Order: sequence, then C-alpha cells, then structure tokens
Amino acid sequence: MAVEAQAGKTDTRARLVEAARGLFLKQGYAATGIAQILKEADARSGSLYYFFPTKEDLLLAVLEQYKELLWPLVIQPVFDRVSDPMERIFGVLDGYRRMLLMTECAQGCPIGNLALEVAESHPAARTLIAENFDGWKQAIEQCLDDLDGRLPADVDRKSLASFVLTVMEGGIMQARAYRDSAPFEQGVAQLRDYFDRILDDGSNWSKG
Amino acid sequence: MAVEAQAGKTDTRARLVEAARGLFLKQGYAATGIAQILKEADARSGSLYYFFPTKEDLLLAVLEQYKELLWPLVIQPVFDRVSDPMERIFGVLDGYRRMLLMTECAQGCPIGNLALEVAESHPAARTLIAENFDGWKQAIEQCLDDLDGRLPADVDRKSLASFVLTVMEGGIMQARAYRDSAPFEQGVAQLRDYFDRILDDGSNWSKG
DNA sequence: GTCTATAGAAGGATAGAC
DNA sequence: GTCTATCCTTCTATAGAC
Repeated sequence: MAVEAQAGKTDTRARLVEAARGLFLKQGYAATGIAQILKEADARSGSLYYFFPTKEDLLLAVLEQYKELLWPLVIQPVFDRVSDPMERIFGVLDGYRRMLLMTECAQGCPIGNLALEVAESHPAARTLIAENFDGWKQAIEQCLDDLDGRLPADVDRKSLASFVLTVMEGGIMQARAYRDSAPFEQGVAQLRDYFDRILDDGSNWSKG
Repeated sequence: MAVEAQAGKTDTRARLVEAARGLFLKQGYAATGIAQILKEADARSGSLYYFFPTKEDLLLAVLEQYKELLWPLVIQPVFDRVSDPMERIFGVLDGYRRMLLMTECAQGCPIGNLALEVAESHPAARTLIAENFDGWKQAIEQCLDDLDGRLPADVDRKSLASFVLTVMEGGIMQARAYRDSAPFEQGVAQLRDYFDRILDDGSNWSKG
C-alpha cells in the first residue's frame, strides 16, 4: 500500500548512496567521478540523475545516511557491550582505532575528511557535517552526564565532549599522515590521563 | 655568476607555487584546476610544465615551501615575542586562532587539509606532510624541553608534543565545520588545563 | 623560459525512448 | 525508473615556434 511497497522495489538509490559513500571515503569528494560511482553501483547515469539532480545532492544523501547510521553502527554496539560511562567513551574511540588498523591507517573518519574538503565550498554539506559532529558529541556528553558525581560539577560537559571529538579527529589525521596508529593511540592515552586527573575518584583505576 | 643571477631573473616559478598554495588552501587539491592556477599566477601552461612535469610535482613544491616557511613564518615570530616556553606553545596555537578569525573560520591549517585529502592517493605528498608535522612538533618539543624542572621527568615529551598538534588540528576541523572559532578556543583551553595539572608548580598561574 | 594552439580524456549533466 | 546516446565543459598534459 505504501508508495514503494511493491515486490522487487528498487534498491538503486541505496546502491548509489553506498557506492558514493565508499568512494568519497577512500578518495575524497572532488576526486571521485560520477562515472566511477555508476560503475561501482552498477547503475546508469539516467538512474543517478533521476534520484539526485546534482553530484552535491548525492553528497548530501551520503551525509544524511551517516547521521542515521551514527547510533546503530557507531554508538549503540559499544553501549550494548560496555556499561561504564567512561569506558563507553573510550570504547567508541577504540572503534576508530580498529578502523585505522584494518585499513593500515588509510581510512579514518569520513565526516572529518569531508569537513576539511567541502566545508567552505558546499554550505549545505557543511551544515550536515556539523550535525554529524553534534550527534557524536551528544553521545559522549551522555556518558559524561552518566558519570554523576565522579565528574566535578564545575566541568563543562559540552566543552569536554567537544574536546573528545577534537582529540579523536586530530589523532586520526596524524595516524593517516604517518600511516601509523601510534599518534592516535597516544592521543587517546593522553586524553585518558586527562580524565584521570579531572575525575574525583582518586583511585587512578584506569592506569593499573 | 650564480646560475640564475641575471637581472630580471624569472619569478614565474615562485608565482606558480604561490598561486597553487593559495588555491589548494582555499579549495583543496583536486578541486583546483591548472587553468585557475595559471590565471592566478598570470602564467601560461608552457611555463608551468617547464618547471613541473605534473600537477602533483607542483603540490610537492608547495609542501616543500611550507616546510621552509614553518620556522620563519609560524614559529620564530612567536619565539621572538615570547620567552616563556609554555606561553610559546600557546602563542603558536594563538596564531591559528587568529587565522581562523581573519578568515571567518574558512581557512585553517593547510597541511591538515592536504593530509586528509591526498595522504592515501599521493604517497610522496604524504611523506612531505608528515615532515611538516614533524617540524611543527619539534618546535613544541623544544618548548617542553625548555620547561626544565616544571615538567615531571616521566612525561614523554614527544607524545605530549604530538598531543598539542592533535588538539590543534582537531580544533581547527571543528571550527571550520561549525564556522565558529569556539570549539578551537575551548580545545586550547582544555589543553592548558591539562598542562596546569601536569606541571609541577602548584600555583595554577595560568588560570588567574 | 615563455608563447599559442590543441590533443585526448574525463568531468558533470541532459534528452528522449522505453 | 532505467536505458542509450551524447552535449558541452573542463581537465591534465603536450607540441612546436620563438
């Protein structure tokens, strides 16, 4: 009954978004051609331009999908596995470490890549990038709130969540530049050291 | 006597590098066309390909120039103005804050942009990007060494210098994504708070 | 070292049949 | 919604005169 409820309903749009997502991640936006996306998605240009009037609209669809997948793919799996709020934060960060290791530090954060490449020239994309960052930081902020009494009351949760993202993105950038995950791992370790110094419990539990 | 000591010696090569540098910074590498570089430099393609066999060679020249300009343009002016090692670090960071403010957060760190855009697809460029990062971190590391007794002996200077770069780059990325310098400034403030907690002098002098 | 002219491929996007 | 065919622009790069 729904508009697209027919059997054999088209998945072309989804294939195009998925192909574009992967290629933008590996090569960047400007370096990826429409023809390459079509080949990867096994689709023809008529289909692409039926769904997306311009290449930029395809980029926006990719960024919308990243927003939708943030919780189910990046946050929730960690939250399901880990209950301690502090360890949840570092569990999320560890997901990025794994991505670096799996790709030999070739691939990092897709949002970060696009942030630096298209932020200025594509205003609508920049907004979606900011919204992706917002969603990510809200997950971290929730962990900080859940720390309850362990985090001193005068600590700005939003600012600290923003700092976690800053360390994550800066660490990934260095890991990619050096093709070595060590700068990322060291940055995360410094961040943990910082948390240890902020937190009220003096047990230093996380450093063994 | 020297090879290029004639009066009216050509500056075409320098104009090409300068034009490419500015356009790569504003638009990225892939999004910048040769024709645009030629127009900006007021040169013709014959000249460009006389000096640079490929577009990538021009990129490498830009990255070499960044290496050469790091100290005279980024580090030395701060070191000349400020003597305290800790304030030198934050003086360098403040230079990036100024760049963000001057450009309404459109332009950040040129090396960081290129790191994420070309690191994987252009190996030679990636190496030069890493060398640029190395030079930057060496300047920070020198400040850390100059702190003498204020920094506990068990603190890894290299790792901490890497962390400063991580915070700088991650902060610039967020500033550009939000078109707001606040995330950068907050990140720097958190970094200073971290230093305050690490340093041996308990006076908390930097927080008033 | 610099010029003009242009090759040859790839770019994004469109038209119109089905 | 998908197909083929193609338009027009831009791209990187080259050729050859000066």
